[in-house]
Amino acid sequence: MNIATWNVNSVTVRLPHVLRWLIERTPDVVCLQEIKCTDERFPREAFAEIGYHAATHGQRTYNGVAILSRTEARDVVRGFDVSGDDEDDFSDVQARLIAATIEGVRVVNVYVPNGARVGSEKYVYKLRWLERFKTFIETNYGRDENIVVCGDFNIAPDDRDVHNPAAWAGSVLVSEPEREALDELKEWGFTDSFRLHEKQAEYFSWWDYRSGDFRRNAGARIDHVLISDGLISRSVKTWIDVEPRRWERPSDHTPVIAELA
Amino acid sequence: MNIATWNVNSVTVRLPHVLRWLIERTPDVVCLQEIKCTDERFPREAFAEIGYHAATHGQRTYNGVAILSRTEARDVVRGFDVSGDDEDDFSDVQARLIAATIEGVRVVNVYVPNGARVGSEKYVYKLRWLERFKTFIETNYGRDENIVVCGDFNIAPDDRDVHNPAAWAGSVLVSEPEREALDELKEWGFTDSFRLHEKQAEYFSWWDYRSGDFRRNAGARIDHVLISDGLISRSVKTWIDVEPRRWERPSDHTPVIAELA
DNA sequence: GTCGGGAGCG
DNA sequence: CGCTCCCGAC
Repeated sequence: MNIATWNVNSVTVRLPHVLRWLIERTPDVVCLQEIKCTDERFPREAFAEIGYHAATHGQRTYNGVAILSRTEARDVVRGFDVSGDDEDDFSDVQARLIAATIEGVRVVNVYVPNGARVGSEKYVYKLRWLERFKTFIETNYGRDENIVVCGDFNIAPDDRDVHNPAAWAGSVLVSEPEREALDELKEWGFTDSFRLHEKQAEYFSWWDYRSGDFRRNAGARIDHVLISDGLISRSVKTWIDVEPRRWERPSDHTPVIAELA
Repeated sequence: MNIATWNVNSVTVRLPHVLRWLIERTPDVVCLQEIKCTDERFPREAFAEIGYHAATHGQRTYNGVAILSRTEARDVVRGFDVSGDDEDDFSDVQARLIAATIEGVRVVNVYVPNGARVGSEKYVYKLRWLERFKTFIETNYGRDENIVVCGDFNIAPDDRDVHNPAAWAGSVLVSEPEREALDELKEWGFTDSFRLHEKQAEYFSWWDYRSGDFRRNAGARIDHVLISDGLISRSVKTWIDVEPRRWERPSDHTPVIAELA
């Protein structure tokens, strides 16, 4: 079972890329982020034509997540359960989370807030969101379940995961509080499936559009597939498919694929 | 000598179309309207590579005219001579006129104001602009000169030149004051070179993007090549090349080509 | 319907 | 840099 994650930066604009890639790689599940469209405008027919179901949680202009799957997703959950929240506003104004069960695996697809600059209001929101997400996991799942949490985390786990750690030091994507939040999530019971198989530095899943960052390979590894303990033995490999980033008018992210036996 | 006119609705967006068309038709001169870019941003290198010089009079966002030519244009004039104007503001805030001499022919390229709705402020400006243009011709040229005035006039000369004259009656593009203004220009000493050779109705150079007007051939002939008396005997034919309007992401106008022996 | 531009986001 | 929306123009 192959599960992929891809921040497509508009599913409308990237539709030809996503279709082409699905046909070439035939993953079983693909988690999309930044679809940037409402559920009504999601191009589900195009995906249906090549054999993919779609469960979507979109909004206009910003964010939006979706799960594509060869077999239909069950028990789809969109966003946090707002009823339990008190002051904190994690309602569906920002569509950043969708979860569903596919072939016995609970797939949780997240688009973690970017955080803008360290110390900014958006940064604080990012940390609060990660905290709220940990609570979501704790309250909804058990450690014995087969869970895959994947998506755009906007966090580079350690210094191997950014092109120039010295230049990035302390800034958003690598700051200690963000990395700690990710670590806490892992401590609950998740493993970065990419790092199970690859210890080397300089593997990236995102390159800023600006100043030729892709050409210079000035990227970061911020898209992850985390797997629960029960899936570790099934993890064959997790790899980053750089190809789509080379295509015409690409997303700034490229897919990450986790292969589970 | 072939002289063409084409409202391209953004030379930036239409560049591939214009290049393709120049290579296919090899006109000697092309007058472009609505280039919608400043002179600095005009893609002159792309035209130079296929053997065309460019004289431009652009502005950002709106309007903008240019003359492409195989041999270099001489005595380029941009806009009306403002110094002579009193109250009337026909300064270069709206780039609608460029003139130059090519191979002994004075080529005057105009983008006449659209006029919005009859009676509107923009309609009044259109009529004033046409009046000012007649003065420009009178004061700058002699009837013995070889002059070609071409461009987007936003005027359909008579009822043969609109798809549904009854529906259009009295509205902008066909209203009597506009047609009269065009007639007065002709009376100074110009002939509609298209009508020298073709008397039939339903030849159009523009079709609104909306409501499938092109598919229904619901267009108008508002792009013209007017020639001075001395050129009448050299006029072989003037024809409308509908092809580019069929291409992907076309301009709403298509080129008109005047062939001069 | 198809543009360019500006704002907001990343 | 690129994507979305809103705006005005035509």
